[in-house]
Amino acid sequence: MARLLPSAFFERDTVKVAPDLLGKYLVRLKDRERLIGRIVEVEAYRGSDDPASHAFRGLTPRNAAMFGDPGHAYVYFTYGHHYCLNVTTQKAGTPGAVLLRALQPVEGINAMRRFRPNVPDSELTNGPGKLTKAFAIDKSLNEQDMTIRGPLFVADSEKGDLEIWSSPRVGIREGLDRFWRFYLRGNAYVSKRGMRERKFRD
DNA sequence: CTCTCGATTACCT
DNA sequence: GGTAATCGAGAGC
Repeated sequence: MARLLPSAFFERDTVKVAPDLLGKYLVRLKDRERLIGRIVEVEAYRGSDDPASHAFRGLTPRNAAMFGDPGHAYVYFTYGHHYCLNVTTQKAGTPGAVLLRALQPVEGINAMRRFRPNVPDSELTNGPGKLTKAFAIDKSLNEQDMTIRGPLFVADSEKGDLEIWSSPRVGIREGLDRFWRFYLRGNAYVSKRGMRERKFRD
């Protein structure tokens, strides 16, 4: 299998890491099954300069992972229903995380169907709360090191030309002037097409 | 302790 | 298009 992304990949500016994660692979090992999804949509969240970030007002028990080592999982529960998965960025002490908003199923789709019964394949992983359900990710994986071959990690991809677009982040009220959502435009698993989208790079 | 509201989703009209 | 579901983190007193 492809090599892991090292800690140094994540120990950079969150807004740089986020688009670089597009096309990479999220790998989940659970009960002898392997689930793999290609990352097609992400958002960057920083710290005291980012009013939309959980870390904006400093360290709390919930957001502690954002202040920890880079390349670890930050999993939180929201709306009384859903878990969201982030990968942490920046060196310990500097908060940052990239929210994984959508994946393209690559391997283990039967397991994903089992974890998310009665939904069409096109909707298994096209949203942050959907992909955690399809990949059996909950708070027990919070702070998991995703740079080692454990239950949850990120694998590199071959270099390829990706058409990356950006837009304001989804579901927030502040920070809408920042184009910190990044996605592979045209990919069928992107959660929604952004209004005000801009081409980011090829 | 109490209150508000959310980095969402599914289902309704 | 609209909104109920459902819980806990975080803020304020």
